[in-house]
Amino acid sequence: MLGLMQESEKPARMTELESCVLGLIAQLEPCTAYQIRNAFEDSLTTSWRASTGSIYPLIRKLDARGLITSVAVPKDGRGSRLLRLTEPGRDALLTWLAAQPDWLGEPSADAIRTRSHFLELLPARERRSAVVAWLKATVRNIDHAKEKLARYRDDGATVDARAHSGAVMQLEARKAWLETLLDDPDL
Amino acid sequence: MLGLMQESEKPARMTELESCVLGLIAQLEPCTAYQIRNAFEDSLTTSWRASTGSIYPLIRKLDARGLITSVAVPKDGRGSRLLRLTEPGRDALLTWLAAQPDWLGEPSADAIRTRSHFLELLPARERRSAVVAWLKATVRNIDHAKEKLARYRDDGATVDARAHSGAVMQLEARKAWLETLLDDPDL
DNA sequence: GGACACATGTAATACGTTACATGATTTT
DNA sequence: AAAATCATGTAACGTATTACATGTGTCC
Repeated sequence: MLGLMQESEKPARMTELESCVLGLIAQLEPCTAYQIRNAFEDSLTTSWRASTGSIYPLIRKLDARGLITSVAVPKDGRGSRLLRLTEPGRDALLTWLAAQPDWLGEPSADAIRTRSHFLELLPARERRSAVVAWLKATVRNIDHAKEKLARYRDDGATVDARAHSGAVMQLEARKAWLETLLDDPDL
Repeated sequence: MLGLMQESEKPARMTELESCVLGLIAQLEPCTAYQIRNAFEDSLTTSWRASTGSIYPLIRKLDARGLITSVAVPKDGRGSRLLRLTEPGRDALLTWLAAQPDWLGEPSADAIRTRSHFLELLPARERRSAVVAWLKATVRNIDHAKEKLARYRDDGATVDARAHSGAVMQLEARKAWLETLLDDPDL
């Protein structure tokens, strides 16, 4: 513990979104903020995205912290800037990837599971139809996710295919769970 | 469309947290804000909670909107207030429960799945150990969730048991998914 | 009387969303 | 020449987090 650590190595705490953006820059560099923004649109989870009002300030902050570089494209009148990771940026990214915060393995919040806590508050005859609606919405998303997954596999996009298969499995687990709810005659 | 709708029926948009608090009040009424706050501690998902800085202002807002009543307990020097749902509050809750927003069936964001997008950025020999660590964290949470589930079943807490079994199934899907990643010799 | 649970609240800070705003470049 | 896409940005607003602050009631 005898001070090899210098002032400048202070590890700024990173949010999930910041780290994720850093990761996308690592994969796409050199790239624009606009490309990063679009990369989020591919996500199956619309709540997990980067709106203009968050992405541009966030990228300026990463730049100010020295985690990325941002270089204006010479003859582009739109003010396009090419982003690249710096070494400290790469370090921060690897640190985040390897870290094991306490909460990492927790179940993730699920809007349908949240609602299931309150099923009893619905009139008895509406409960089953609510669960059926949740089931339908889940199946719709399974179909959609599987289509995307097949496309990724055709394109040889192994990494995206890996993550998407995780999403499909999560959805299939929700489907199976909702089916067990319907099996209960007390519902 | 010929105006049965009056000004006063304007349905204020409800956030997930507000609706969830309304649901908890419906189940626990009459209860204090403190009890609502504690009810969140039972959640397996620590990111889904209500801190003091959010719960008290939020409850005042529900009161101001007429969705709940809040009555001071006569001889309590702590300023305890008993909360109850009003009729408009119950309506808002049922509307929320029955609604089917577009995003409802989507996969939920998962911190481990997010990280999996960036596995390739780790040095080759560290990738498997990262996945193994994620697997261990997930198994730990499965054990924890199953214990809680068993306790709920013993207590006859059917509703909580239902939701918790959903969380267990989600975690088991993640475990199975991570195992398929390890099966891939290219990783 | 001490420890612990009960009970509510505020302030500083940061973060994210939506809507608005602007203009350049590329494609049809 | 129009339309679509590329590209960046700001302002108002709302919401959540953390840390701090305060005091009561109950049980041993």
